[in-house]
Amino acid sequence: MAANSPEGDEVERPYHHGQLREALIAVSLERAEEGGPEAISIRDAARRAGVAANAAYRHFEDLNHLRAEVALRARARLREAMQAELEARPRRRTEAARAKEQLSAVGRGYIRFALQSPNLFRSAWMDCSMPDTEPSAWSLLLEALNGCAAAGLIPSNEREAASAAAWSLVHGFAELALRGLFGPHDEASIDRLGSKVLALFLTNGTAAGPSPRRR
Amino acid sequence: MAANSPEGDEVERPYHHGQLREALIAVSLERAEEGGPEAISIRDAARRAGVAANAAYRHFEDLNHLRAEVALRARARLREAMQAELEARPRRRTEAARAKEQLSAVGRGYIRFALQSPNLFRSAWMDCSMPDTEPSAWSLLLEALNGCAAAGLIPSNEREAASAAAWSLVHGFAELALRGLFGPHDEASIDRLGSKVLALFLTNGTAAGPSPRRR
DNA sequence: GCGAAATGTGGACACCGTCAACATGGAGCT
DNA sequence: AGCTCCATGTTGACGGTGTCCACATTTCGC
Repeated sequence: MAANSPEGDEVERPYHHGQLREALIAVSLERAEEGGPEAISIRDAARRAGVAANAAYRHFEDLNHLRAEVALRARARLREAMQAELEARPRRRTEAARAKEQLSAVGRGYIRFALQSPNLFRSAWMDCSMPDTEPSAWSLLLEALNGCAAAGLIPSNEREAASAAAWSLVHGFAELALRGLFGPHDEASIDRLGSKVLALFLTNGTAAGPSPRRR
Repeated sequence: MAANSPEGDEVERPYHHGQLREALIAVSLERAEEGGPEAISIRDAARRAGVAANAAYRHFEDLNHLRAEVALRARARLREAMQAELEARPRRRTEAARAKEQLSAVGRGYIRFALQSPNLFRSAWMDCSMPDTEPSAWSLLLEALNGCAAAGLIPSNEREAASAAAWSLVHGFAELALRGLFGPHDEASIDRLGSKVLALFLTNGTAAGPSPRRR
């Protein structure tokens, strides 16, 4: 079997396979991207990796462990999308405005990713109960919230609730929009609605409400 | 086959079955309640209904149609839970306070149902793209929002955004809490966090923020 | 160099969704 | 009545899946 090198140079197909685990994950991620989380399959992944189905079991205890790993990668992609939005955000002068802009950018990134890569987004949150090891998508949100807190936009006694709220708002909006529950909107108008929702949260939700005792 | 009744009294198993469709749905709903949406299976449902697997295909085009129907029932249960919370809510004096209390009760009901019946909740929102026929869970939320709008708690030009926000907040919170993403809380403290989040939305989010500035 | 541990293979089993062909009984027409 | 038609239920089969087992091969530690 050594001789056959289909593409240009031989790709170092070593002894056993060498990178099977990563290959299986990568291939499954692609599959999830095309067909959603339920398209992930051990047999299919092994097939595409050019290996017998059961070889996968040397690297994953079972299908759920593969799925969990795929979910991890999907969440990493989510994070990248948010990061990108973060870097493209307009710069503000005051600390408060900057903090708001940061939070808003993070939320935008989250929502846009969900709408533009629905399959990946759904894959990112499939059942899997595997905690992220690297900094996750949420850490960007938490950073932004820290910024808001530092700028005095969030009363310290409501930190936890505010953070849960921001988190919930963004995630819930993404899920519901994805399912088309906000009615038949085109992409642009959903994006606008998302921005409005974020703005509403930012101007009223965290900013100076009637008057929390804080300065 | 008519004569032979193996178990005690004959259970009126008529000619064909008579209620197969409903039986399949009911049985699948139970299954979903125990094992989540992915536990639903045509063969299993048919088996439990005491009928050959393919009989189901006379009533459902395919598995997804069964699932959609189950999702419908799950959402009906959700609605019942919300309704119950609504009826148990404390009565307030002013219209504004009443409206807030109504919205809050609806949100509480939603979140509590998700936490107490996670499998049913997940089943309620599985992929299925089947619109509700009867008044859905959301209609309770919309009613509550109408109440808030009537009480002047929501500026009319932000109606749509406010409603999307309420919706998103509640749904997102339920999903994330279910996944344990708010950290290792016991049930009671999650419930408390949920109430805080709702309160935060109600006091700052919809209530008199400073007049929104158009740019 | 040799044995052990890691890795990949082949076959088998029990499920699953779904299709096609056949059986059965009730509803409705004459 | 008798008859047909159609909705419903049954049997059997096919290809797909996850997963277990026993076996083959390769690499690594000594």
